[in-house]
Amino acid sequence: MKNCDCELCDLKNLFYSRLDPEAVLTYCSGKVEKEYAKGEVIIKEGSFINDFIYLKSGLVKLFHTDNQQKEQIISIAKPFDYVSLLSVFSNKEYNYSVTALEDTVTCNLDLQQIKLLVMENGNYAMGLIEKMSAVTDKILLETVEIRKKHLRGRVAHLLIYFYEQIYHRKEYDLPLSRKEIGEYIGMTTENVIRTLSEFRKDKILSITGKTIEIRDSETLKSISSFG
Amino acid sequence: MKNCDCELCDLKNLFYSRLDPEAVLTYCSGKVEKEYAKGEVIIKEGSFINDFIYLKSGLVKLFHTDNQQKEQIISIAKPFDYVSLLSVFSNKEYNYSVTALEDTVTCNLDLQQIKLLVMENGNYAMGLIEKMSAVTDKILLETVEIRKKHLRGRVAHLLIYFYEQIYHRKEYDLPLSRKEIGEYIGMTTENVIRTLSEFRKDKILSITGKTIEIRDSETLKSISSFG
DNA sequence: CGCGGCTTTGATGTTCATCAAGTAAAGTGG
DNA sequence: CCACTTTACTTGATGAACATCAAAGCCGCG
Repeated sequence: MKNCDCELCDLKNLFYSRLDPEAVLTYCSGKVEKEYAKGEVIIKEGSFINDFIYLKSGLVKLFHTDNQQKEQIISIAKPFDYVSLLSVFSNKEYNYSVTALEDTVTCNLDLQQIKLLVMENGNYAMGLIEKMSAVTDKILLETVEIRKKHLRGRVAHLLIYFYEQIYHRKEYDLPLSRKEIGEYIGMTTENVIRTLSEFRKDKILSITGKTIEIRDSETLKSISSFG
Repeated sequence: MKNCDCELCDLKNLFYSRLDPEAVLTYCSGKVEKEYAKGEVIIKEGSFINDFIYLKSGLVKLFHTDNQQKEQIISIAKPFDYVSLLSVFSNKEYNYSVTALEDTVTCNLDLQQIKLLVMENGNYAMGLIEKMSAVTDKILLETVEIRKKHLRGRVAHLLIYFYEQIYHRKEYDLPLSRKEIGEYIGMTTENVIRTLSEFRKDKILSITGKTIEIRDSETLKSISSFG
C-alpha cells in the first residue's frame, strides 16, 4: 500500500482527463494503490462501500454468492474495463464480490471525495457517467451473448474472448479454473471439462493443465457464433 | 404528443428534485410527452440516440435482437424503474429495442440538454449517477437470479415478480405472451406453456388465456426459491 | 507422506428443445 | 359480417443436451 504517482499512472486519462492539473494534484493526494496476489479477495460481498476502486493492472472476476453458497460470475474485468461502478452510487454495501484472477493492482480513492468531485466538476461527472454507461452496456451485451449459446458455443466464446480481448495470443494460461468457467457460463464443471476435451480431440485446442493453445481459431470462432 | 406539465408530473422528483424551481421551468420547456399503445415500438435497436426518455406510466420490455432475428428480453421496466440510462451516454445508437407491454406514456427530453445539465449542476449529475447505478444493479441481480434456476423456478419467479412488484394482486393479466416469457427467461415457448399447465394441474394457478390467478402463492414462492 | 482440492472420464438419468399436429383466438380483406 | 389468413396457444412423442453420481488420477502443500 503506497501513494500513487498520478503523473505516471496509465489510468490518469480515464478519470482525470477532464480535470485541470492542479485539481488532479489535489484529488490524487487521497489515492492509495493496493496490490493483490492471484486469488486474493479485493471486495467481499456485503461489506460496506467506502472506496472507489479501479483496476490499474491485472484481471479480476465479479461474482455473486447465493444462499446455497454457489458462486455465479457476473463479469470478468481487465484494466479500463471495470471498476466499482455498479453498486457504489446506489448502495451502502456491495452485492457482489471481486477477487483477483491474476496479480492485480488497484487504485483506491475515497468515495466521498469522488462524490464531491462529481458535484463540483461537471466535466468529471460527465466522464464518469459515460464510463458507467459503457461498462454496463458491455456486461449486459456479454450476458445476452452467452445466454443464447449452447455449451460448446459458450466455452468457445470464452476461449476466443481470452485470446482476442485479454492475452492477444493463441497460447495462454487460463485464469479461471474449470469450476469457475462453469460458474461464469452457467454449466457444471464436468461439462466444461468434457467440452474442452472434445475440442482437444477435434484438434481445435492443445491443453496442458491450465495452458491453452488455440490451434484452429476459425473453427473455434464458428462454434462460438453458431453453437 | 404534447408539452408536459412538469408541476404535475409524478416523476418530477426523480430527476428534478435536485434543481431549484426556476431551473425546472427552463429545462421543462424542452420536454415532450408521448403515448404508446400496447405493442407499439418506443425505441428501435440501431436507431440514433437523440432523446433522453423515461417512463411516466405503463410497462415496457427491453430486448436485444440477434443476427437470427431471435429476440432476447433483457429487462422489464415499470415507471421509476428505468429508462434510457444504459447506452445513452456511451453510444450513438441503441443496441436494444424497447416496446410497450401496456399502454405507456413517456417523457422525452433532449439528450444534449441533459448533458448540459449534468455539466452545470453537480446535484443533478449525482442524482443521475445514483439512478443509473440502481437500475444497473437491479437488472444484473435479476439476471443472475434467473440464470441459476431451472425452468419451473424461472416461471414461478416471473409470476411472483408480476404479483409483488407490478400488479400487487394475485389475479392479473400477463403482459407477456408465452413466447415473450420464453425470451425473457431463456426457454422455449412450448416449455413455458407446459410449465404453466403443470402449475394449473397442481392447483397453484388458475389460467384463463392471459389471465393468471395465483391460488397457492406459498408453494409458488418455494418453487421460485428452490427450483 | 497424506490430505484436500482440482481435474478427468464414464455411466446414468433428468431436463429441456425440437418436431409434429391440432385448437383457439385475433387480425384482414371482400 | 364472414371467410380467410395468420398468429398464439396447447399437447404429445422423441431425442439431444446437460446434470448428477461415482471413481480414479493428479498436484500442491502442510
